[in-house]
Amino acid sequence: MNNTPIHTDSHTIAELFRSELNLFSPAELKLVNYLLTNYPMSGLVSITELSENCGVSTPTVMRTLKRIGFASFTTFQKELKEELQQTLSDPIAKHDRWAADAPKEHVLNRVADTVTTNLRHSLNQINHEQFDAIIDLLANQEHALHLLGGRITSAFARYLNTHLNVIREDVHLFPETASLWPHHLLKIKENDVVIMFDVRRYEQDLITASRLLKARGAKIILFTDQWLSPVADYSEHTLPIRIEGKSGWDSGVVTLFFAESMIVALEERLWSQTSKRMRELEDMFDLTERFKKKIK
Amino acid sequence: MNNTPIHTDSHTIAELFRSELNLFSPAELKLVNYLLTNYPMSGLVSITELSENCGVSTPTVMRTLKRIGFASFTTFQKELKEELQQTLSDPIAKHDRWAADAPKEHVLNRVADTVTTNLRHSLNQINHEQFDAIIDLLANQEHALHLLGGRITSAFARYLNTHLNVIREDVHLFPETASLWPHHLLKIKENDVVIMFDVRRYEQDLITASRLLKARGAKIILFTDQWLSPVADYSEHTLPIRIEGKSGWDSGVVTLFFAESMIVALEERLWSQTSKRMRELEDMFDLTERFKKKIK
DNA sequence: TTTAACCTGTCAATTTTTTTACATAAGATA
DNA sequence: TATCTTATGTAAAAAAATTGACAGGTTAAA
Repeated sequence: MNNTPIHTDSHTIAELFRSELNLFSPAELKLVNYLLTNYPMSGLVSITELSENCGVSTPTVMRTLKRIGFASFTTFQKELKEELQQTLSDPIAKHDRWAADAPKEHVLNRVADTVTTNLRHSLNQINHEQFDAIIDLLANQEHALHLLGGRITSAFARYLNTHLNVIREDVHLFPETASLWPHHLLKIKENDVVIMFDVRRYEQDLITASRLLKARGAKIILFTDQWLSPVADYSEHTLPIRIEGKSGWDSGVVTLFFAESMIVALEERLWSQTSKRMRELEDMFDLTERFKKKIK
Repeated sequence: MNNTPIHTDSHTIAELFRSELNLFSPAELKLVNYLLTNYPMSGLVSITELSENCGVSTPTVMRTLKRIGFASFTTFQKELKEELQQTLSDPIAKHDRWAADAPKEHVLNRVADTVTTNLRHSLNQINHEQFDAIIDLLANQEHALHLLGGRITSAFARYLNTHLNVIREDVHLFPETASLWPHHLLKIKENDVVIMFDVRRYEQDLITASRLLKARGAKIILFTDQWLSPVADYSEHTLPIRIEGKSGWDSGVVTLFFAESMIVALEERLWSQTSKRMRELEDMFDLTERFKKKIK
């Protein structure tokens, strides 16, 4: 069926074995056959177990692997794992390119790749029940809601603030400058909820604030990265979001994704109330003529 | 064909960890978090390597696994391998949903769907050569760069401002309130570049500002939605971004995606200069001790 | 402040795995 | 047949991994 190999070298370890089948002696063939039929899991056990599984001695396994180019059993297994890693993180469903007219290496394609990978990882890491519990907290309007972010993440706090203010009452954004935070802290009562953003590098002011918040009995919902901000020690709920870009930069897109998911979830939960607030807001805007009139 | 679930309790090991997150102490959380982030490959190395990878001791790994019900590290690894075996023999089911442990209708899965659809559409609509031309404009530091957004999108202007200020000089954010914009307009010279955000509902203030900007000879780069803001009439480059959420809400995630792609592209273009600025910034932060020291 | 409980790491004992050295057997060649 | 080569296993040494005992440190409670 497949008559032309695309690459002569550098393919899977399985192919390497298959292409050199005539190299092996009978006992070695027994091993290779076993490896190939239960590929790749068969190679992930100890050399002892592997040799038992296919009825040869451990030195035979060693010799076979050396013959085909691996320095030791250990290096063989390591390469096998890397290959498996590849397979797992590069599922077939993945789109070849996102921006079809741009080359694969174009920045738009690279960033799209990174972002979707981050999204996938983050969603695998975050428990949806925990997410729902957060929405429960936010939906309870007996307690005020406050938003706080760091140097980079304060933009997200703002974004969330704008939307949450439409959805429910009693939503407050911390002031821009940290020196004003103490004043704001005074307003916070026990069981108030604070949504906080802190990604690396973790900021001293935020850590201090979180300690004070905890002391006042506020509940912190923390957006952080996979390495967990120290604020996590004081938070009620922690969302560890994968923010890593390949070449050093950190991406905020997935963070915004979760913020937005919260907005959607909360809006659905409080819809009857929200729709009323939205209508009022529309009326307000009409009066101030801040927005362009609809064309139709 | 197969209508009965094979195991009713067939939780993956990942789910087991996620469901018992409150059980763990800080060091144990570090481990669990690492395991989940690089799941499942992270668990396929020796206990020694695993402990080194996430910065805890081997006994901590043991205790964590025992606490959650595994008799030993060895049994944990064996079960993990069996699970992986399963996954490998059933590869398609994997990316049906984004958050694998949540039902398809869960808000996280719906928003993830919407966002990726929007991303795909937007990337098909936007010419990558135009994107590159925008980067050319931004890379030219003879002219100042200004940022301006609306009620909701000002958060993006802010985010972009924070990052662009690290990358190049002469980057300025418009003030918060529209009444102060005239003052800021005075500072803008011919051929200065203005990045502007305007999505529906289009704001009167922004339209006015864009007319004035054009009159002063400034070049506008416009982030807008698929229905195009009236500002597009005055802009040099327009990025029509698909922002539509299924049930009425508008998503900002893809907008941020393009903003971030700009940051990455520009950073790469100006890297020698940027890296210098970043180092200086780091030194500055060290002096002010604003950030938590690296734990090392 | 003291005490107790708990967290977490170091270190060492024990077990397992990996690797090497060597021996035996089978078959080929002279 | 004698000898050499190749194939393969046994067993022991070396390396590494797993596990348990213990102790310093930290936090919470009295």
